[in-house]
Amino acid sequence: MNRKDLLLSWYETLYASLGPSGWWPGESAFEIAVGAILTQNTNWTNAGKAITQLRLHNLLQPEKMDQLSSEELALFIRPAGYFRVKAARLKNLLFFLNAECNYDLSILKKMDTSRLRLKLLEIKGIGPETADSILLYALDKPSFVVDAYTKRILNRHALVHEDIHYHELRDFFMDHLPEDATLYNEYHALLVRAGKTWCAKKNPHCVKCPLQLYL
DNA sequence: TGCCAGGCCGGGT
DNA sequence: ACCCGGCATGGC
Repeated sequence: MNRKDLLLSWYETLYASLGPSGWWPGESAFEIAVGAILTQNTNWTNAGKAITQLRLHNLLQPEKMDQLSSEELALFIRPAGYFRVKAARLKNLLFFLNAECNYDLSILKKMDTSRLRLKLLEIKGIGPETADSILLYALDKPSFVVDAYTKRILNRHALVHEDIHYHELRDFFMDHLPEDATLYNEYHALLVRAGKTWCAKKNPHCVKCPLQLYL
């Protein structure tokens, strides 16, 4: 089987096994971008607690949040961990949003995807995964998100080398899948859920994994 | 109890 | 270019 067909059949298999993920539904683009930073190297339960605190204090609007100092903001997001660095990263994002679109994220949706991606990567604290998460989940743009689970699953199935770089793995998906934000959205979510279910670090054999080996 | 979670940055080699 | 320590909370 070629890579195109394999990636599509994997998608079908994961979807049949796990069902729809429904990631980040019914939320504002800004809230999703904030979540993308808060969940860096952090489980979503903790990031979600920080989001709840922000919502309780009406801070999930960029104009409001930007009125706080980094130190003040940090107090609201403690459950997310790394709260001081993440507060600084949120302020960096807000500085960008103010300068780029006057806090109006709908303007970002009209921008060219690859050009916007480069601008996001210039923000200190936003690396490739966070940038792609914002593009895909907040702005509905077809930018595939790669993460630790993605790499681990493909490596354990002998599809890629263990030390493959982020952009190589991203290209691997984007070169072999149709350019479709809805597909990328669900595919990444399924890979993360599959990783939690069958491909934990301490579970090297993936015994019950429904994906087939590609040798 | 120690290990891990949907990373990223900065400094050293 | 690669490697490593730092950043921090909460759940199991």
